[in-house]
Amino acid sequence: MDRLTQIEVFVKTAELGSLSRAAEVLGMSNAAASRHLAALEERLSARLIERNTRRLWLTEAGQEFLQRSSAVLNELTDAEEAINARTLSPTGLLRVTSSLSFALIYLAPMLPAFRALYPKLNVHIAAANRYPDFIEAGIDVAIRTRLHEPDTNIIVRRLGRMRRVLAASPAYLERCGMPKEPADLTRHDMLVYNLAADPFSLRLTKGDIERIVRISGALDSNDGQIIREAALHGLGILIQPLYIVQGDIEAGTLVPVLLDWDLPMLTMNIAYQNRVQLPAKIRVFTDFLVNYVRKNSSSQIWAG
Amino acid sequence: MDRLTQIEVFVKTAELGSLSRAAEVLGMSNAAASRHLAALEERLSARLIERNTRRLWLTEAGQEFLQRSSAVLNELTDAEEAINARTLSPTGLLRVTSSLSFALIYLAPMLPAFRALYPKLNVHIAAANRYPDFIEAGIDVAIRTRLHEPDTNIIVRRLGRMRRVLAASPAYLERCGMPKEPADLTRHDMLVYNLAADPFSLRLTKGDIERIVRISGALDSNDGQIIREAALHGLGILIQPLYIVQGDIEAGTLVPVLLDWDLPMLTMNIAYQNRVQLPAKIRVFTDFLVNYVRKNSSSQIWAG
DNA sequence: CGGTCTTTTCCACTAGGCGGAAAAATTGGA
DNA sequence: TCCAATTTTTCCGCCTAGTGGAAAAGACCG
Repeated sequence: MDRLTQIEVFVKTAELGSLSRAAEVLGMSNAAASRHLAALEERLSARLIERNTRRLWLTEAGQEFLQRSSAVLNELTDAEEAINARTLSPTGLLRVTSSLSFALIYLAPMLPAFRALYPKLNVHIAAANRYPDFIEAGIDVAIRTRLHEPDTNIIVRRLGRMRRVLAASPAYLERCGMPKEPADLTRHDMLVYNLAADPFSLRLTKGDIERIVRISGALDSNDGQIIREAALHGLGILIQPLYIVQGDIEAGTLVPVLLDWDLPMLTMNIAYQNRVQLPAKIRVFTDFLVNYVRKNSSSQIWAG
Repeated sequence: MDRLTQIEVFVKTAELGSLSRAAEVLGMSNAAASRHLAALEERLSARLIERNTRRLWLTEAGQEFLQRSSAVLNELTDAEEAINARTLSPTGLLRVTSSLSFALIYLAPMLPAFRALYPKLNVHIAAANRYPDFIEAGIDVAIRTRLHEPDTNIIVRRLGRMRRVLAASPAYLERCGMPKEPADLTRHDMLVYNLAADPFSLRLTKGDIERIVRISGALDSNDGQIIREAALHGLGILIQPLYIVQGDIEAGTLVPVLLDWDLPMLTMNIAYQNRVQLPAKIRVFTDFLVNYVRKNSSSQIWAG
């Protein structure tokens, strides 16, 4: 027997002045209602409602318990509804990690619209370059180009594939010449993102032709913005996702090279912990991000 | 499944950091505890505790619900314990009705000691001469000389049998003479308590001799104190329970007559409503009164 | 890599709760 | 005063929900 049901029967009977009507409202038989009330009175060792077949009235103990237990029922209902509402309209804090570049170019511009939809949900973005220990770092969502190592507890969801580009400053190209073939890259200062898979081996294709070039890094870093800054200062030729440098290219401060050759795509993924009930905040954020990227993607930057 | 048990499992698990330990403390199997927690999470559509086989931690929803539901559990426990305590240490108001005489001579002197034992219980005494409608008048206990008419809802408990006495003022006796035989009473002014059974027919006995005398009432009333005041003013001979006039007799302001003749005893009863669980206040009051009368009874006034 | 420990799930069993109906009781109207 | 109507309580047979034990699954440490 559910103790809360016992109290509900008592409260409803006191309100309606009839066990039968309470039973009806609560969707149970008269017999069940009678038993629930009797069980409550036995548990409290007190008669809460004096009653005969014609009328009923609260005892003094019943009046006191009605006041206190009504309050308790209301508070519990509020608490349960509040928790339930969180599932439907998420609140609290969502901790996201991505590269600085992705944060600057995609997350930051996206957040105003996201926050307008979910004003009670705060988003904290940690710029980082490696997958975190989700639990230890308290991270809810990670956005990375690499795949997370196979893990039953982490779900990886593909965001999209991004094109990459080779580019250098005009000053560098004037000083060091424009590379005409992939093989020319071996004689150039290359700016390398060292967290990429096999970062010092470049594979370029043109139609059916494939060239694999081993490069040496005049500079390598785990941060795309550092790579970009180095390129802007004429330190060499960078290879990076187009989305990071498109603004520079449009501004003329970086010049793309070997444009007729294709570089391997970069797959961008969202990763989050596998949970029995995915918190609403993770669900709404990942759905929003996927939609945002889909809507704001040009075929220049994103492919399939 | 008891919903309160579900919450108790959740709260205890959060406190102890282990489902197994919560199960142990709450006296249930690990399987049962696991099911209770899962049922609560399903009911709220929210994960309250993230957990694996090594550790567990509260979600944000879980932290909020822990705070609120702990408070609710505490309040409910307080409420239930308060009601339970009432049964053991009664509080509130007890409504008693008795004759004015009985109230003045027995109840009022008794109350200080009773209240010392039960300081939280207030006693309200209504002087009245007839049995009330218990429910309508909100009366808990009635003390009366007459038997309540047979009623499954009213319990009648005997308090004791009281002696009665005939008495008049010295002035009246000097003026009208001292009655020597029961038959003499027909020529005297009698002061009659008209709520007695067959008040105008007196039955007196001396050993094996019985005399039945029909009297006429110079005055009759439903209040013993009025009868007593009339006697003190020389209006006639009264017949009343000895306890009412013993003080006057000892003071010499009333003189007993026909003392060698016995009058029928008066049975004093306590009546209260029959309830499935007798409220503690009725139980403690009636027990106290019975004991008080037993301890303060002289064989002059009370008999077996 | 295996052992230890915890959580979850499965399974067989049974205790408890159900609704319907009968019993008991109360009140009002004829 | 009696009977009908209505409510509360109790009984009974049925059924399912909840149980504990054990196995399965998983996590972490030595």
